[in-house]
Amino acid sequence: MPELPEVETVRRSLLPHVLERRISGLRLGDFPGVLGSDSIDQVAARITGRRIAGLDRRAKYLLFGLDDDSTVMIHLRMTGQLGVVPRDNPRLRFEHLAIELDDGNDLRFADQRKFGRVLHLLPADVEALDRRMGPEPLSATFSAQLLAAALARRPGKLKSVLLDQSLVAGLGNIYVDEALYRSRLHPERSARSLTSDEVRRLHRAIRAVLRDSLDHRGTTFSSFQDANGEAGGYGAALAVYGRGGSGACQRCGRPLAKIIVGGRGTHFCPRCQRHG
DNA sequence: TGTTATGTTGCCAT
DNA sequence: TATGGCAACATAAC
Repeated sequence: MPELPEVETVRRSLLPHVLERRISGLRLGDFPGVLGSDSIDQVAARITGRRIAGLDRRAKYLLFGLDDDSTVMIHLRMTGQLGVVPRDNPRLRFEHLAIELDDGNDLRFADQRKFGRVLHLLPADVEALDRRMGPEPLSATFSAQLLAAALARRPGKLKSVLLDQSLVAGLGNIYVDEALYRSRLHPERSARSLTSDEVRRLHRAIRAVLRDSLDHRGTTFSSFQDANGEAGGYGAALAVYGRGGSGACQRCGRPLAKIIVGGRGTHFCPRCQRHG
């Protein structure tokens, strides 16, 4: 579930618990692959004793900046969760890693589906990550002109293109569907076919839906929670996501549809979001 | 009870 | 080089 608003919500809820804390140790659960190809000993040797000097988000990545300019990168993928709990709290279900902090608490990473990763990166790795991501959609650099130029370059369907993180960073299945509904654009439109007016509508819709969701601390569809275990409040505000087949369009009252686009479940209003 | 779907990304084949 | 499909995995719902 975690897309930009959810990852940013985790970052904000985590920040007061980890900032200026020193890492005093690491404990691995029963899935060593959470560290990628590194061993627990390798990672522990590199980060034990380091101070957490900052916590940033880039796209859907959380970046813990350490005081030697290296970075602990965490990606939650579909079902990853983070929390800060006292050291002697019992292991969580699906807990794969505990990062021990110098105040007696642990930063715990749990992930039901084992897709999420916790990697220790050097500055060059972080720069490479940054370079392959598109602009942050809520930043000033993400303009309608930039979006228009990016869409014009791509031959695919609008929905698939918007899910590509190298074009715009941070959108996932939920917010692409919501943004397309708000801008009244059909998900299977060719990305190259949009008029400049349509691109402007889409640009505004992307920013509006992300900001609205952030205001509600993200969407909890099934498993998402912030670092304090609290669910996001945006689910009730979703106009189309998860409503195709049963729900009705808020604009025209007709039934919403669900189709598959690029292998992803896609929710939209066939009447308000037309191909033309 | 089996089948299908699930929010993401990277790899593989085309 | 770019793009579409699928695997990675566990669970819930039908």
